[in-house]
Amino acid sequence: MPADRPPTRIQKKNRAAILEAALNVFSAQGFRGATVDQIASEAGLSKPNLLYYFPSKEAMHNALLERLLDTWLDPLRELDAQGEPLEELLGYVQRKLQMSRDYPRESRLFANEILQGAPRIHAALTQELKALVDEKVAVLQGWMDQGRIAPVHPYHLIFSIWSLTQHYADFDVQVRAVLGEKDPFATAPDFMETLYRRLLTP
Amino acid sequence: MPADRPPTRIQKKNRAAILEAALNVFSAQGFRGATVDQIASEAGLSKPNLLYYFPSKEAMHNALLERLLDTWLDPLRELDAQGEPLEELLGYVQRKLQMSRDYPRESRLFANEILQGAPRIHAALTQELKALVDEKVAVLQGWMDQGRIAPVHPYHLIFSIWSLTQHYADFDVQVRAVLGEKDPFATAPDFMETLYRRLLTP
DNA sequence: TCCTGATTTGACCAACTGGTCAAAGTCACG
DNA sequence: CGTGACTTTGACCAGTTGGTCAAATCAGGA
Repeated sequence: MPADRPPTRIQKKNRAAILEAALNVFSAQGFRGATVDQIASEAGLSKPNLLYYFPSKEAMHNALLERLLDTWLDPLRELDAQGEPLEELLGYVQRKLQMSRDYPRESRLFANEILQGAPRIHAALTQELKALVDEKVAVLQGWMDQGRIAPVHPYHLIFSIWSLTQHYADFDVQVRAVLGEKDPFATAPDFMETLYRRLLTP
Repeated sequence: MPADRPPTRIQKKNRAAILEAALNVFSAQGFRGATVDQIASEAGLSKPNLLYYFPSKEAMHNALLERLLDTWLDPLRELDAQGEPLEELLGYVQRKLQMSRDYPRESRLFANEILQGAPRIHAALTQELKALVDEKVAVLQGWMDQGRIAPVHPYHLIFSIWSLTQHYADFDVQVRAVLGEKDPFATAPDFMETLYRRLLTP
């Protein structure tokens, strides 16, 4: 484990390579299913070398989760209380859908963690996540009270956006099995737009 | 491994206990995360005793998945081409939501399997599942063509029902972290009804 | 070029895990 | 109540896995 002086060029490169490989393996196999050897070979390093950069398998996992949570909440943070309500919401939906398309591994890593009961990020869920959602729900409720979007249960509205969009990353295999050759992401944005427009237009 | 004559009283009891325990453990930890010892102690039996009834850990998992897929598709099978379109669809949504409430372990077992790329049930997805969905999509398309429900992409419509309803089982921890004390299932049915009524009313 | 700290690795270990097996115990029925 | 089939288990094994360590190698500034 290198000293705590500024990271060297090699440290930066290897740490990044390890996290990249770890993301591949953890998102595909889950925490217990992943082995340090797998991650090592995926990263092109030896196992002891990995453990020189991260003190344990769990440390790699934690590093990924930590980085993830922020990224994951960004699209919601961008929801602007000053904007046009319906457009803001539709924008949020599309941003979230894009994340499923562009970062499916991150989505699956997160899904794996939640499925197992979120042992490592439960605190973050009840604190940062809940706080952010509560804040944005207040905005939504305001819009509904003003009649600018149709009234619906605001928490379930947000859950619905999460589940619908993440479904295309997390259940990718199933979606593709049913759809055959067709690309889900070609038609999904349009469906989402229709759905939320009809649901929320006052 | 008992002979293939009709199962004895003890066999029935123990096999059921094992599958029940295995469902608990697999759904909470995933296949790789679960250990035979865990399942054994949960079932109140010794490990060699488990392996007397099932030849391997994988056999227990397979037995669960096999039983699951049928149950899982039942709500969709019940969708009746002769019924009143909107009511049929709303009924399907509510049945699926009830399954998430009443069988969260099964939902998580399924989610785990799909997340890992469905290694064990991929064939079933592209065959039975796809066939059933294709059939029901034809029914939906018919209703849309007749103007009896609003036109939307029928496959995405079905995906949306799956993801929305299963979300409450698979992401239970997250939902409860955000909602606090409140019971998600108290308000979810009403939200779903509103959503699909607005989406599908012509 | 030399030196010091950073990096890499082969060999190894202890714990865990899925699975085996022979022997012991139990059940049900003639 | 005896007997053959069914059930249970303690002891064990081999493969895997996370992690350690001392020794070897490398990078770059003086």
